[in-house]
Amino acid sequence: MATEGEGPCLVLAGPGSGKTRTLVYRVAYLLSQKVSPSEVLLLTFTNKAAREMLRRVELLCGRYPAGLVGGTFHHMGNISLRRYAEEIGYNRTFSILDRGDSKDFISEALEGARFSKERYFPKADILADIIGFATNSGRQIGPVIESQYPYLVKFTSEIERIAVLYQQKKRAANVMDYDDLLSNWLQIFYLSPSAREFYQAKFRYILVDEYQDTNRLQFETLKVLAEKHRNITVVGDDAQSIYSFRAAELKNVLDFPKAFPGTKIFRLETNYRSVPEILRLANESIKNNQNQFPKTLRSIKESGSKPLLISTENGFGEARHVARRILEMVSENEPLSDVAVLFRARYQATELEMELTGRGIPYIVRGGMRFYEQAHVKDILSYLKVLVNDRDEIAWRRIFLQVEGIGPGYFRRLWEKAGKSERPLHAFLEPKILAGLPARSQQPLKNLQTLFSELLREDFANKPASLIKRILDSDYRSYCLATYPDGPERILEIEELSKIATVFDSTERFLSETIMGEEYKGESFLFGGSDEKEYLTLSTIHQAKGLEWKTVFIIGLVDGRFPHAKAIQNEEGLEEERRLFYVASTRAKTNLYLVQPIIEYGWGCPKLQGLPNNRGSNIIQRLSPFVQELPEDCYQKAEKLGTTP
DNA sequence: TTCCAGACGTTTTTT
DNA sequence: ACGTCTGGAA
Repeated sequence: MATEGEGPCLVLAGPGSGKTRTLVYRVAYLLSQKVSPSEVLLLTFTNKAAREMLRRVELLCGRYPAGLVGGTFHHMGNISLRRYAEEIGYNRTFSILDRGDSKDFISEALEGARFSKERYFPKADILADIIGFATNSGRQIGPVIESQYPYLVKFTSEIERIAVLYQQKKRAANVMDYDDLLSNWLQIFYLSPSAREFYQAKFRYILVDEYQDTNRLQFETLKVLAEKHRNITVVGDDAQSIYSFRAAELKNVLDFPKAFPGTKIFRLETNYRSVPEILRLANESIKNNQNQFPKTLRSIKESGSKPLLISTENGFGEARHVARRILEMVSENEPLSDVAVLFRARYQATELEMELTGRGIPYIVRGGMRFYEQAHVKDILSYLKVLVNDRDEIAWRRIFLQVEGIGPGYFRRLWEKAGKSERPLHAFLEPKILAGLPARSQQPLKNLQTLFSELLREDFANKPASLIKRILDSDYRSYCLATYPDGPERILEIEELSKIATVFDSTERFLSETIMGEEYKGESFLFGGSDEKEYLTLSTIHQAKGLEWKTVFIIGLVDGRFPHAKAIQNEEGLEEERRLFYVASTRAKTNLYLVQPIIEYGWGCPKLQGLPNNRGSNIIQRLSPFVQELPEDCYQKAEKLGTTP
C-alpha cells in the first residue's frame, strides 16, 4: 500500500476510508526505517489534525517522534519566515495580522488614497477578499475582479492601487497577513537559493493531508519543497473540496501526476466509519454533482438505522428537539463527546446555544469567534506586539485608541512623527512627542510612557506572562471594566492568558502561536486542557472536516440556508454546497439526523418595532433541495413535531 | 477631533 | 440583533 514505496504518491480516498491512518502508518513506517523524524514534513489542514496525527504516531511507535515537523501550511510558512525573512526585505520579528487587522489596515490605506468620491466603492472587507483571493490563486487583481466580481470592474485600477498601498504599508510596519505567510514563504524559495536548498535537503519525506483543498500557492510550494527528493504523498478527496472561496483548486489533484511524473495513484473506497444507510444517503447525494470522479463508497459496517428527517415548526422547535434528543441520549449513558450538531453558518448556532444553556448541556462551539480575536485579547497582545516589533502601526493604533481623547486623527499625527523614526518605541517615550495632543489625554499618555519604559526593562525580556500582568495592572483593568459590560469576565480571561503564557520563554513565539492557534472562545484552552469534562460539539461543517462522531445532527436544512442563497449563483457554487452536505453527512458513524425548521421568522418591520403585533413575518421554508433530490427510501421521516414542550 | 445616539444594512464558509 | 455609518454636540 501507500506505506511502502518511495516517490510521488497520490491517494484518492473517500470519507472515513482511513486517510489519516494511511498517513500515520506511513510516518511510523518511515521512522521504523531509521528515517530521522526531522526529515519528515507533515502538512495538514488544521493544527488540531497535526496534533492528532502526531499523537497517533506516538501511540504506534511507543515514543514521541521528537523533531517531526507538522502543522498547517501557514504554520510552516511562519516558521520558515522567522528564519529567512531578511531575504525578502522583512525583519524576522515581523508580526502577523489577523483578518480584522488587515481590514483595518486596508481601511487606512483607503483613507490615505482619497479616491474620487464615487459611491459604492467596495468596503475594506471586500477589498481584503479580492486581494487575498488574488494572492492565494497566484493571479493578478484584474482577472480576479473580472471573473469573481464583474460588477466591480470599473474600480479595477483603484483597487489595484489599494493593493499596492496595502502591500507597502505592511512592509513598512514589518507585518504579514495570513496570505503573506504563504506567498512570502514561496518568495524566499525563489529569492534565496540557500533557503531553497536547506529545505529541499531537509525534508526527505513530505506528507500532505486534505490535498483537495490546497490552492495555487500551496501547490507551487509543494513543487519546490519536493523537487530534490520527490518523496511526496498527498491524500485527498475531490468530493470533499469545500474551500474554493479561499482559492482551493481541484486542478491540483488532476495536475499532480503531471507535476510529479511517475506518480503512483491509490484509491481507497472502503469506508470504515459509517453504517451502510448513512453511506447510501451520501452516495445518492453526491451523484447529483457533474464535476467529480465518480466513486462509490462501500461500508464494512453492519446495517444500522436509516438517517432520520425531522421537520420542526421553527428554529426554536429545532433547538428544542435537538436538545431534548440529546438529553435522552445522556440518560442512556451516551457520552456527549460522541455527538455533534453541524450547521452551514455560524449564526445558526445561536438559538441552539440558548436552549442548551437553559437545559444545562455543556457544549463548545467550533467556528465561533477565535479566542485571540476578542477585543480584549487583541488589546493586550498589541502591547506585546510593539515590544517585539515597534514598527507595527496597527498594534500601536490599537493601544493609543484606548486613550481617552485620542481617536484616529490624533493617532495619525502621532504616527507621522514617531513612525518615521528608526525606533518608534523610543520616539514614543520622548516627553515632547505629546505636544499638541488634547489636554485631557496628557496624563494617561504619560502613564503609558511610564508603563512602556518599565516593560522595556531586562526583567520583562521574554517573560510574556509578567508582561501581561503588568499591562493589566496599569490602566487596562479599569479601561476594560469601563468599556465592556462583561468586563470582569474579560479580565478573568486575560489572567488565564497570562497563565498560559508562563510556559513560553519567548514573547515572539508566544505571540505567533497564540495568533496562529485555532482555539475558540470558550474552548478547552481556558480550561487548561486537563479538564476532561464531556462536551457536546457545535460546529460549522467546514470546521468539522476530518472529524467523526457517533451521532450527528445537521440543522437548518432549508433552501436558502443550506445551500446558502449567496453560494449558489452558479452551478459550481451549488456543487460545492452539495459537497458540503456530503462532508456533513459522512461525519456520522451510527446516527444521522437531518433537521428542518419549516417556518422562519422574518425580521419584522423595523418601523413598527416595539408595537405589539409586529413579530415579523413568518416565512414558510422549503426543505433543502439536497434532501428533496434524494430517493425517498434513503431516509425515514419522523412525525411532525410541534413546539409544545 | 472625539464621542454618542440613532439609523441602516447586513449575516457563508477560514488559515 | 450587530457592526458600521452619519450627524450633531462637546
